[in-house]
Amino acid sequence: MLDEAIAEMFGVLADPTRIRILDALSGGEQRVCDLAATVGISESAMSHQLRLLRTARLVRVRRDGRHAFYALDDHHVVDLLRDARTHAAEIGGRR
Amino acid sequence: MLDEAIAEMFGVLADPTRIRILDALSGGEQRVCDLAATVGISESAMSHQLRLLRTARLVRVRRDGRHAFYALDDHHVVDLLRDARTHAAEIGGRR
DNA sequence: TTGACATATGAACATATGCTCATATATCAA
DNA sequence: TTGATATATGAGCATATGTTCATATGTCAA
Repeated sequence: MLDEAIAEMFGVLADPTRIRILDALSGGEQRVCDLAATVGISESAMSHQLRLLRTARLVRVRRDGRHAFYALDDHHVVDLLRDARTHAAEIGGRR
Repeated sequence: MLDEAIAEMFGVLADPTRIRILDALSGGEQRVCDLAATVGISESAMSHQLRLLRTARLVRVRRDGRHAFYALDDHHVVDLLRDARTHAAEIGGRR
């Protein structure tokens, strides 16, 4: 049962666009339109992606007027990304 | 560029069957047929899954006669799974 | 050598995923 | 209120994914 939840969370992380979004947010919170520009996708696509990340509790929102500021949800996200990067780098090095 | 590799690795982890396989292997190496029985999928499906895990360097093989013993590749895999489990458990708890 | 067993792989099919486009909702400025 | 801006969401489409079935390869025992 928990395996299903874990796989689902990895599924949310299994997209280069979303990894770029999380990378961008590792520097601090950002608005949707700025994120879209940084990552290089449409604001619509960004909104869809952020919903997935929000549902998975990988990011959280803070609303202010007509803006929505997104940030990484907690330290686990940072840890996961760091470990993944380390592993990916080692694989790359070994190949 | 590395984002692509990271997303790809997460993609390999983004399946409950493969999470169960890795769980099973956390207790030590196992043969393909035993893994198939433990996880509850056909040996053919298991072979396909193991190839993905092998390509992603999440598991490694040791061949002995007509058997193939699979094991977790290194400690990063263990770390990733532990962090993911922790996060998933917290999400579950918060919901 | 034959037959059985263990594993690997290709093809095909059903479902899931990520994008675009259109549209909805909400806030602010004039 | 009106128009502009910021964000969210539903539908539809093209591609990716995980399984099964059939078959191939390789090892061992008789």
